[in-house]
Amino acid sequence: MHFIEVILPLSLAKTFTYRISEAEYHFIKKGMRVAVPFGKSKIYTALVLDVHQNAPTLYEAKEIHQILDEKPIATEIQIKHWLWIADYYMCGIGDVYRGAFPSGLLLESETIISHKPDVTINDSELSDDEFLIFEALQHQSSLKVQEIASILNRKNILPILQKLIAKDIIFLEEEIKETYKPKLVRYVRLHSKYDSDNGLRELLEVLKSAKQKEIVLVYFQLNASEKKPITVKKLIEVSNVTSSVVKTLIEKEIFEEYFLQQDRVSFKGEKSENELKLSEAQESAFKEIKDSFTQKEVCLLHGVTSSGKTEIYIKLIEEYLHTGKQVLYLLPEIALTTQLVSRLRLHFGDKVAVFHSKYSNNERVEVWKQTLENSPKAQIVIGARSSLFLPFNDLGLLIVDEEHEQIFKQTDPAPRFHARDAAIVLAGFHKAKVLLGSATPSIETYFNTQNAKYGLVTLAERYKNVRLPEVILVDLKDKHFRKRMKGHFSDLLIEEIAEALSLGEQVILFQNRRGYSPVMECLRCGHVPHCQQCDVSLTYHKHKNQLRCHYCGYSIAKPTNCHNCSSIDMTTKGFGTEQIEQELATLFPKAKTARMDQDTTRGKFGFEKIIDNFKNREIDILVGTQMLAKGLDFENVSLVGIMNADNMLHHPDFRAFERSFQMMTQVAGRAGRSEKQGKAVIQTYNPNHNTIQQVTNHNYAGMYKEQLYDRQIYKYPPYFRIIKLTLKHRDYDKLKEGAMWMYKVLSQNLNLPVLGPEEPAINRIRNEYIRAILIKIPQNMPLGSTKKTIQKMLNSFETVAQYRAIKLTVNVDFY
DNA sequence: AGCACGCCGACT
DNA sequence: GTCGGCGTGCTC
Repeated sequence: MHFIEVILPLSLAKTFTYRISEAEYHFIKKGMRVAVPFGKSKIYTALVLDVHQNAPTLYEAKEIHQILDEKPIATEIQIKHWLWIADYYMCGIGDVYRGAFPSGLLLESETIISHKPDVTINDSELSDDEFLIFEALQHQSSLKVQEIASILNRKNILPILQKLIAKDIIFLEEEIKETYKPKLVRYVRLHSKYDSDNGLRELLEVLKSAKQKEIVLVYFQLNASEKKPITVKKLIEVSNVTSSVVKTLIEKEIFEEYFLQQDRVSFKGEKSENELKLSEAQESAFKEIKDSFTQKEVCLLHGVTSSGKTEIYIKLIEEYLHTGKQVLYLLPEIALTTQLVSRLRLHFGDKVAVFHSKYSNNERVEVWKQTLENSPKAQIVIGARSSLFLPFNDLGLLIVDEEHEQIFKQTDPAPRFHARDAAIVLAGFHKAKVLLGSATPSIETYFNTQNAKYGLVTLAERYKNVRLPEVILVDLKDKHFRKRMKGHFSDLLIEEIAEALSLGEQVILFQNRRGYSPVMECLRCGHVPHCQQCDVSLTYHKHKNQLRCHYCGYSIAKPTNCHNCSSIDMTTKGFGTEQIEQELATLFPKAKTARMDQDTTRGKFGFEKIIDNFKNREIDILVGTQMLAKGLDFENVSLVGIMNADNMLHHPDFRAFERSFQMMTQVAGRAGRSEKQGKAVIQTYNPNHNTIQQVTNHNYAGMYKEQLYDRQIYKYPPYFRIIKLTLKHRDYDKLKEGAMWMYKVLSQNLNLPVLGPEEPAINRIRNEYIRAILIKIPQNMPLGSTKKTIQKMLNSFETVAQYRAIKLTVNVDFY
């Protein structure tokens, strides 16, 4: 008896055993995909973890449906890495598998409904719904479950199908669809019977039609000049005839058509031969990094904004390419890839592959296969965090750019992994090196350089000796008191903007909130419109004249009078990007302004469009949210305005100060790229706040020291690891009880600080109430056994019938 | 995650 | 009485 151990792309922690034949036993390898039946009817794509001969004792193993690969499609290191992720981040291996594989490689079966041939029925035997299905099948030989559901306009159609099966009218089949389709390009060649020296002459005698003669002549010309296969497309283009002529010739057996597979993602363009020249500072940083790599696996490059970190990355990649190893370049966000990809392709040509979730399924499958085959086309992979799951087989270097970005941590769905940390583990498996880069490193990473775990290389000066921006603080309290405000702009900010505009320079304004205003309020009764499903006030979007919930997307038209007291005296409180943009229109009517936030960057190229327009100086003032803080390079920006620094500082989160520092420093860093020193105006009610002072003085070390002290006192990372449990349920009291039960069990069994169960600031989203429990684990305590205990407690929570319905998620290293 | 089974409320 | 809701358990 022969068996395989597989994982399924479902949120299940277990592996499953299937039976295979002896021949299959010799063929199947770890890392291949097999289609297996699971449950009553479904067929899933499983991944083979092991091939063995140990029959399960408690159940009869099912047979597999079919083998999907000729050779492994996932590597052993990759699977090892997945197992580490599942273990460390406390999720099922199925979650990792599902998150890692491009859906184009995960086939799933679909139920197909067909009618039995030659069935005669009389209508009275059928219910209305049954008859509708029967009738639909008269027109179409087969239907999908989805289609029937929409014909009947109801969800639960299976009982009806069952009745029809019982009446012997229909039958069901499971169809597995291969979703990946290679892109085929149509080529033509001369039919073999004319494949001689006299071919052309013979042909021209046979052919009567002028168009046909023409196309044959073009074919011979192309064949002679290009010496490579000729595509139908090219032939049509050059000969200027329609495809029907080609078709006729193929039918006449003069041409033969054939297809070749082509890569969808291919780079066409010139590679620049210019050798990269590093500045002196860059050159020495580069040497220091290489030096550090001889001692340590991980190195942090701490380079101030626009110190030219990318050039150093490129130089480093160059070195690794010579060794033939693969390089992975992780970026926090896809929006950033376009700029970088074109820069890298200038140096490395078609050796650069890109991978992220906005790529189509087929494109992702192709990059997957290229990486697996160690193809030169994927020697350098640039991608967002999901590219960490690609089947690398010989990684030499991993670069994590903008290492401090919180988006590297996936929050939903599982696996809730941190790409930077998972990258370091992956590098360990490959014996590869990791370079982390940031102008504002995360406290944890910097801590690791201070305790000598990671190397540290500092680039303190900006590229081409541009000076860091001058930060000017504006005390909003004082400005309001002295009536120096116009809307949300202080007189000083207005002056600075005016000056920049008059010099033809560009301005960036930062307000970390979208919409017009986050709160609407009735002046008579104080009523504030709230979301029906969430515990938040609705944000007013003036442009669409509606109130919208930023958590669930619920929206209503802007009310003309208060829903509570019918008063028409409604006002807004607080402000967002939309309001800033509107105020700009009155303050600077001649300036061209644009807004960059989630609302304006929807659509595939929304982001790029705005960035391009700004780069081309078609926009004078760009208003935006935190999107602006991501390492974007603008040549002509001399002024950055931070409209209100305070709402960031007052976030109820242990990272609020660290993040505020990072965000303000990064946004300010967009200013002053040319010879001139840029300016950053920060408007705040707390100009003396330590964090604001640290931003003003470009004092990263001060921020680090202060935050580190706080982290130690209040038991936070890097001194303590945090595991956050989130519990959700529609019933407030049930949730409260369940959370309390969980809290008690945990604190009794763990002998660790357990916090909670607290109600988060927003305690209801999409009609579900939320509670959170934090577990703090000292850095020096063994993590494995603690997690095991926690897992046990989670399991016992599941066995309590009254709490089982409460949804519980675990977030390890919660950010 | 699906999907079936089983128990309970709402309408013909 | 039946239909359909959702809570519960299981999948190799």
